[in-house]
Amino acid sequence: MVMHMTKPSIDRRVARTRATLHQTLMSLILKQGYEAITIRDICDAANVGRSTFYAHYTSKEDLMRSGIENLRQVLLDRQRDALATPGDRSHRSLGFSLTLFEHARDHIDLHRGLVGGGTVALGIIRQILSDVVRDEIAATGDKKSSDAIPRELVVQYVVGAYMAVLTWWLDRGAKPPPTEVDRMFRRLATDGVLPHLAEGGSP
Amino acid sequence: MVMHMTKPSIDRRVARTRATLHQTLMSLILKQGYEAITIRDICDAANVGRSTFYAHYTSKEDLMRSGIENLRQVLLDRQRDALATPGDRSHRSLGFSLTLFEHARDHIDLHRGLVGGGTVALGIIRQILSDVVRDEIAATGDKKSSDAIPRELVVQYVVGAYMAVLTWWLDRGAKPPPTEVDRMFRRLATDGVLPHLAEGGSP
DNA sequence: GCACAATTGGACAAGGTGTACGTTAATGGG
DNA sequence: CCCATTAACGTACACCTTGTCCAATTGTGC
Repeated sequence: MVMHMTKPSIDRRVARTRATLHQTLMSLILKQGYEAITIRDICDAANVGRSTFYAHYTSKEDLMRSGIENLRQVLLDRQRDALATPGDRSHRSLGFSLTLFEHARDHIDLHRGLVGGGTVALGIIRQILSDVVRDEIAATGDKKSSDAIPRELVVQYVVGAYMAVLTWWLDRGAKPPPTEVDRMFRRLATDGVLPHLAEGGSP
Repeated sequence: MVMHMTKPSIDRRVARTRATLHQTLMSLILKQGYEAITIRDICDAANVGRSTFYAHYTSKEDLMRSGIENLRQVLLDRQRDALATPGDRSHRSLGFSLTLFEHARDHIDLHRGLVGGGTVALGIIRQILSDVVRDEIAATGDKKSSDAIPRELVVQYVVGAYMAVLTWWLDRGAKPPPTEVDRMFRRLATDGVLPHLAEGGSP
């Protein structure tokens, strides 16, 4: 109801400060790694008073968290749009995959910073992805786990595998186009890994 | 059985100190989480002088690293034994899975500490697991990736998925027996996740 | 233009880090 | 059993980061 809460004409200074801090954090992560960064480093590199930092965030983790929360909205919106569109992508299982790869391609530096963003970032991203996948599973089919595999285990399995593929892709400069790496991930997830391990097929 | 190579009469004091530090680190991880631990905390809890700590390790990460390297040997030995035995486990794809689940069951606190051991521990474990899986893939079959999926991507996919399942299992107290969670992981990996998403099978 | 909010820079205490060194105590070879 | 060796101790030190406070300055929005 009260839409005026988040944006009742935000002071340009705070917007500028926060944006600068986010950008600086990401670039510093790429330069020296997340753990090695101090709040001093961020403020120095961003030309922002240290007092100002504490006026906006309580810690390095808080800054990182805030940056990721922005991302969450973007992803949820994109997924909502994709689900609303009766196109080919909506009713495809693992539909989140291509959407995410495309978003990563459009913001490579951001995503590279995120996957290198230490325990905090990876934990939050895992959380966000888990929510997305859980929703998608619930929407795609209401069949309960056929045998005895808990649904949450399937979610964690998919998320873990996906984040590994995403990291692999980003670490190699995101060379293959999103459509291709998406196809590879989907194949591994749906057909299983056996065809890519041994010729034998099913023993 | 007494490997005289690596231990040409190690002073009992250093053995005791190092073991105590490792144990203390693990217990502290379970209590307050890896990131929140200071070297002071470790020394106080272990009743070890802070100077002594620096006589053995250079940092918290160094201590963690050293503990994991011990684990690497244990795992490699176990895998070597498993491969040498012509039993049912050796020529099964993803054969590392059950071995690891069993080892985790036998050292639950250790493994819980490791998966909660921050970026350092997770990175090293991922490295170790990648090596194991890579070797296993190379040994299981020498078929090159059928279509266009790089072998290293398959490795990362499997490792990411496995670590997610292992974490899920440990976080729930490792209730299901290793054989069962191993069966679930193998099913997801070989049959794919589709049977557990929707009834439709292949669209 | 003016009131107000944001930013700044400095100062401060508290606490962690690494290193150095003299002292104490345990170890293991002779 | 004794003693040289070596580890462990603890204290002290300089350095850095953190988080908080405040007065002064600068930029915004109305």
